[in-house]
Amino acid sequence: MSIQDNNKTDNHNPTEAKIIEAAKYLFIQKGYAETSMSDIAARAGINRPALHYYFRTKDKMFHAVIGDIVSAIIPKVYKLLTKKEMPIANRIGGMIDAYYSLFIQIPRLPMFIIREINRDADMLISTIIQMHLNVKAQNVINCIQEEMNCGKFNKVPIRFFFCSFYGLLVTPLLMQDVIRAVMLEDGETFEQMLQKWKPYLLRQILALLLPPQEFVKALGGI
Amino acid sequence: MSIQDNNKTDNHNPTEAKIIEAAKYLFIQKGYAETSMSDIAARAGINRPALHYYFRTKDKMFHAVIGDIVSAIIPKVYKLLTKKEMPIANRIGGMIDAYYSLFIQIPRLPMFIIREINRDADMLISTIIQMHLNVKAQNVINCIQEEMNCGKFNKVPIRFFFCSFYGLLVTPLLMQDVIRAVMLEDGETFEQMLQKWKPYLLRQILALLLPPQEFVKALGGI
DNA sequence: GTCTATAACCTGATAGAC
DNA sequence: GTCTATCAGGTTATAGAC
Repeated sequence: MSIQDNNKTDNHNPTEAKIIEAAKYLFIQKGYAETSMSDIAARAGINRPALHYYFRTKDKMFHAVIGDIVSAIIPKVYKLLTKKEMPIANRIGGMIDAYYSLFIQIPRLPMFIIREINRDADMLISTIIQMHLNVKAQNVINCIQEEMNCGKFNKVPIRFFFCSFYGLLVTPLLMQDVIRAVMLEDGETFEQMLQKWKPYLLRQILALLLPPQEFVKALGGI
Repeated sequence: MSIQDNNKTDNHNPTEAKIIEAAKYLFIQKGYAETSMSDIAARAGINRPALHYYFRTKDKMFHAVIGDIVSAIIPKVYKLLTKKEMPIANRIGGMIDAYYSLFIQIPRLPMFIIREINRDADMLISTIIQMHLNVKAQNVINCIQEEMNCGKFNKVPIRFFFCSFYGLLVTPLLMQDVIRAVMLEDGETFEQMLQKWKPYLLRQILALLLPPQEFVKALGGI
């Protein structure tokens, strides 16, 4: 697990770190509702009252965890998309790779985000605003919009770019249990299937962003 | 709600029908874990023990509900995709419309399916098999594969077609709370946004399925 | 068939000893 | 700081009266 240790929680205390780690794992795996404080305590190797000493309520604990998780995601895109000297197919390809490496470590992360958005979208949005991640997100948006204004991209509303990119990126992970059960070839692993998916994903994003002639040209490079 | 009344549950008893309806609504809205038997009883206008008379356990009740829901979905595609005289763009467009009309009635249906697949994929898969929906699904698959064999479509593995189609179709609904909060234009409704999304969705599916030249030709018709 | 009453359990949370 | 003991509240489920 250990999504990345760029977190701002006081890891000075080893018990606290153990708790956060256990909570992070269980919340992602089973969601807020189906994770009990007892589960977390058991996994962290302590007992319930000790949990409540560190994080007074279940809700406060969840907030401590969600910050860590969200902050691990947006920076991944940020660096890659803003490298303007690279051809677009390579840049988007790089973004996919960055997300893939995260998702292979934590396959249920997309599911977690979607589930908790559904449970309490305002909470997640306000967390993102508090962490000033919306500033970075705005930079990403500007970067794409610039390419649209100079005519290299179709003028696609940015929200539809997000729907496309994230939809195509995370759908195999949202359906992973079904895919693992009935859609893998003999001996194929889920990770191998994800790698085969990548060119199709890229193809469709380019079909959205590029004018027809440019799209056909770019197909050679995939 | 009333997803469609092609269900096989004994609706002879009006109380039982009321219960199913209430349970269907709440399970879809909040999911299995966060829906209590008391909630269902309250919404159906009876009390808890009466619930347990009709459906001995919460689990049995959920199974009764899931059958109704799943059976409302696959037939929608089935009829449309097999009309071979229609041009492909129109057929897929029709499928999108069919799903849209379902999702506008029940916007949290995709979320529900994804959430419960994650909770217990085997249960959902075995339900589908029990209902013989896999036979209809196989027909849909054959229909697509036929067009690939005769060279009208690219030879895209069928699982990737599903990832594309359902990913692009349901992502706006999975993100609906975020979209409603920060991605709508002034005065725009979520339904209007969905309609604007449709041509982009279609464009990307065609980019996947059609050879480059055919794709460029088809773009005129969108 | 539908209700009242109640069992048995698990949840999050707190008080207080060490 | 971390434990034991305990609380109040909500959960599914059942037994038995009507």
